[in-house]
Amino acid sequence: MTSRPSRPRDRGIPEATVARLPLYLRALQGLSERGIPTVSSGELAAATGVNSAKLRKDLSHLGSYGTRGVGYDVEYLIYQISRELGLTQDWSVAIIGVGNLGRALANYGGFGTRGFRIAALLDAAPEVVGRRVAGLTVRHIDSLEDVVSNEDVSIGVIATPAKAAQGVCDRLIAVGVTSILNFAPVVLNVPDHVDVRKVDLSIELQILAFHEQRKSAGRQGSDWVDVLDA
Amino acid sequence: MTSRPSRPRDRGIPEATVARLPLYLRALQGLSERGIPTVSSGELAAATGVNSAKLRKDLSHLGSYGTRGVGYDVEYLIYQISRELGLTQDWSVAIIGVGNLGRALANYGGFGTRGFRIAALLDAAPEVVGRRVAGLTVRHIDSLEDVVSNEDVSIGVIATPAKAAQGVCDRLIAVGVTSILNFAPVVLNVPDHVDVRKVDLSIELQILAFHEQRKSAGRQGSDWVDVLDA
DNA sequence: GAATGTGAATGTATTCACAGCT
DNA sequence: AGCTGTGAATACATTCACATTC
Repeated sequence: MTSRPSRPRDRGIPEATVARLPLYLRALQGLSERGIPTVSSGELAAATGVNSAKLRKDLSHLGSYGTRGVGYDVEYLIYQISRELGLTQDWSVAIIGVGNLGRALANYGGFGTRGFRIAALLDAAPEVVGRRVAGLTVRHIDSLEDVVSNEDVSIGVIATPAKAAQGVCDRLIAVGVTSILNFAPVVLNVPDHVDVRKVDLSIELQILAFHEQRKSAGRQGSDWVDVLDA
Repeated sequence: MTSRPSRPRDRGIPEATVARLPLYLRALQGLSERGIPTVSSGELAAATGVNSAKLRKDLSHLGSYGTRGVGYDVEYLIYQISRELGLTQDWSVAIIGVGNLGRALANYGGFGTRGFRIAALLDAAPEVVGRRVAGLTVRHIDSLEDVVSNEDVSIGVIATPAKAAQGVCDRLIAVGVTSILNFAPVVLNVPDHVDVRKVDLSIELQILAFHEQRKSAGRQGSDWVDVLDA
């Protein structure tokens, strides 16, 4: 359908592709720093650990930015991916919860590869509020609504204890935040128009444990379980 | 194939299922604490934000542990999922890199829901080595090989700067570690038998930015890009 | 009646393999 | 000759819908 001739790209990039674009971007930035002008799908695939056909298909969703027989222009591709990811503008981020993790996040210097700026740090604990962390003064959680409006925060990072997370999440959504990165080990309840991504240490460890167990259980590998069940 | 009558489960649980089991487990533990004895797929699905048919299919990969017309026994299911994930044994974890993030990880009290124990903290910086963090004395990275052997470490957590990550990774693998959780923003090169999972703040933010951009660009939504390209 | 477990249908992602451009 | 871009084939994952069991 829609056989319009110069239709450079399709809206609706597959989610799996979106998740890999930042990876390509980082690798390309490395190449750029080393002054390398062009790269083939094979090389970029090797640098990012993906299959080269997959990489080409991913890039083809953005448009036709390669040159057959040559490869991709590094700078041009950096620009195109950055634009697609929305990194040509700056996004303001608020970090809620300034415990160990919140501090670690705030101090994570190369905050993304630019494109993001920490607009505020918020916490509820009196002994933390007012402290300076990563060049910012920690503000009280009660000013969340003000901060989001005034600083035009579009991404909220939740680094609170599990119990506080849903409440913070609700408040963020109520003031119009629609993108949330959640480090608290809870499933957040949000309306459809809100995107939540979660980072969960214990889930990652458990997935690793699953595979580790498989590896160590290589011996007879099938029936000891039946015994337990019997 | 293999129509053996009482074959309780199939080895080879889909990866997508494995990634959700920890979620179910956490929700079940919550129910357990509240003294709730049984749960239906619908209830558990609601608590974890998944579709109930998906949940049932996931659980069916472990075996047939539900009761039609009733639901699942909470305690029994906790046990079965724990066992499947390998949480009935304890796994020793070494954290390499004791900067802000490493400290945050070390202090993350509920380290998983048990099943994991931090066996060692390692760092290269003289000003960190010897310090006590989260009840452990930080050891020098040179003792990595000793620590892994003596403490029987099976999971390595890399929380070093990007430059150091591949080197640390290689050393872990050389002493037999086959499960790695990587927080450094680099693609680690590892042999096939090693599992790596990565947690990458800037990738998560970029994925959110992509969707955020889509949401804010709702107006004409198709052709302004062509103008730029022309 | 209520809820599981699962074939069948659908949707999404990866990989192959090669036509087409430079 | 080399490498992209992409249909076709395959693999994986989700969802539907219902027969089966308690």
